[in-house]
Amino acid sequence: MARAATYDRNDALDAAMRLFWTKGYHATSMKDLEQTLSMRPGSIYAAFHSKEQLFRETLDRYSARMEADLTRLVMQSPAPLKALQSHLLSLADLTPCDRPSTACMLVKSLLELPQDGELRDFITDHLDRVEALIAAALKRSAQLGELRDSCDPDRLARRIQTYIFGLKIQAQRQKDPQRMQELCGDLAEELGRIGGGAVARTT
Amino acid sequence: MARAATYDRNDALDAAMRLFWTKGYHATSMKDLEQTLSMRPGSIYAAFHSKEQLFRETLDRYSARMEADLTRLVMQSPAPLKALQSHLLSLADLTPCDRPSTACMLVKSLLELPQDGELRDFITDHLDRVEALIAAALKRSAQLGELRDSCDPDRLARRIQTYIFGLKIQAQRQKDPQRMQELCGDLAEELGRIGGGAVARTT
DNA sequence: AACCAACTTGAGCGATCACTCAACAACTAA
DNA sequence: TTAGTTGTTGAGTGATCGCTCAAGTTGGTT
Repeated sequence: MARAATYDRNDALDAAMRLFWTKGYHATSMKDLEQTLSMRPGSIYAAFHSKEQLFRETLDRYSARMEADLTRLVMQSPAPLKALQSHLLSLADLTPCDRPSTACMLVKSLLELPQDGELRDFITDHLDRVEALIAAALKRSAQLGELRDSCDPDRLARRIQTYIFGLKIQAQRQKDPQRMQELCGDLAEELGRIGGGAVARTT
Repeated sequence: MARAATYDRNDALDAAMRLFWTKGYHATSMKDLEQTLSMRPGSIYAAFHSKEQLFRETLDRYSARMEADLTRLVMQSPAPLKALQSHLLSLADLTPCDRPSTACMLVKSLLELPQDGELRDFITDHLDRVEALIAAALKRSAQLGELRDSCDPDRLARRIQTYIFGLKIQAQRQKDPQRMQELCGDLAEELGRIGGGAVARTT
């Protein structure tokens, strides 16, 4: 067995994820990681092989949590469409306090990385899975009779994801919380109008 | 008068803009710029002072053109709302061929740069101006009787900008052009439903 | 106690980063 | 022609980049 590792892999990955999430891949240096993880370069490379490999693991971690959160929110709800609506509404309350960035780490990375790289496919695959997850929730919503019959779940899922992308970017620049709430309310209401019957206005 | 500069400032700024737009600020090195601008480091620094200063000038250039395009599209149209709808539709045809990136350079930069930096404010100011431009177009639309009276132009402008943000990100990852057209069509149609009377489906 | 395997350490690798500056080149005005 | 001014050049600055590896530390096994 010999000597045991002094660091906790979960903690280290969490810290690295937060760092990459906030600063982005290029702007995060090994020096930054050494400080944040409280690990020396040798240990980092023994544990994670390379900066890029570590980055991939944090991306995996991020989207795994994202998918888990979304699943919990939406796949266990008796009204998936309503759950998605309230998710859109909740985007108004994103604060830089409880999370490293109001932006989606996958989108940030997508925009930062070169268009032809292999890492890019890695990210788009994750985004595809999130889209598929939303689509699955909408199909369940259709089975439950919540969703209008004429509604194509896959198509609506892409649309919802587009709303989320846009809202999370607006959250990066909007200083006025009320306007942000209006905006999220507008899109949540819109979602109700598209997918369901008459849904009460939330703002 | 002495010696005249051998480079064209406009050409140089254009080339630098394309480079920053595609690769992002951090991933663009002075070596890259030297090659693309066909200038030696000394000339670049004599002309633009620093990498960051050059970046700012390219950001100015980008948003000036963006605002000019938007103005031409929307402020000269007899039906600004319809013009905005067709603008949303046109986002389906964004190809990486004619432009460096399908993403908005301002949004890319917004996500890449640190949240507390001064460059950040520089970018959000530009985005504010674009939002104001859309709002102005909608106010004109209201005057022309095109826009539903109950519609708040400022609020709708934010919503349209959110759609554009989302769509341009989707354009980064969507490979299927038909799905992208569906998506843009959905949002364009929605814009008509919100702002105007009954507007024919475009897809 | 002796040994070994696993892990940590940090000095330091070559490469690249943004950037400088003294020497040189080109043009105008005197 | 000459002096003066401005632009160009590219070798080279110190700093930092991602990363390596020999030496040292730790703890279980024999």
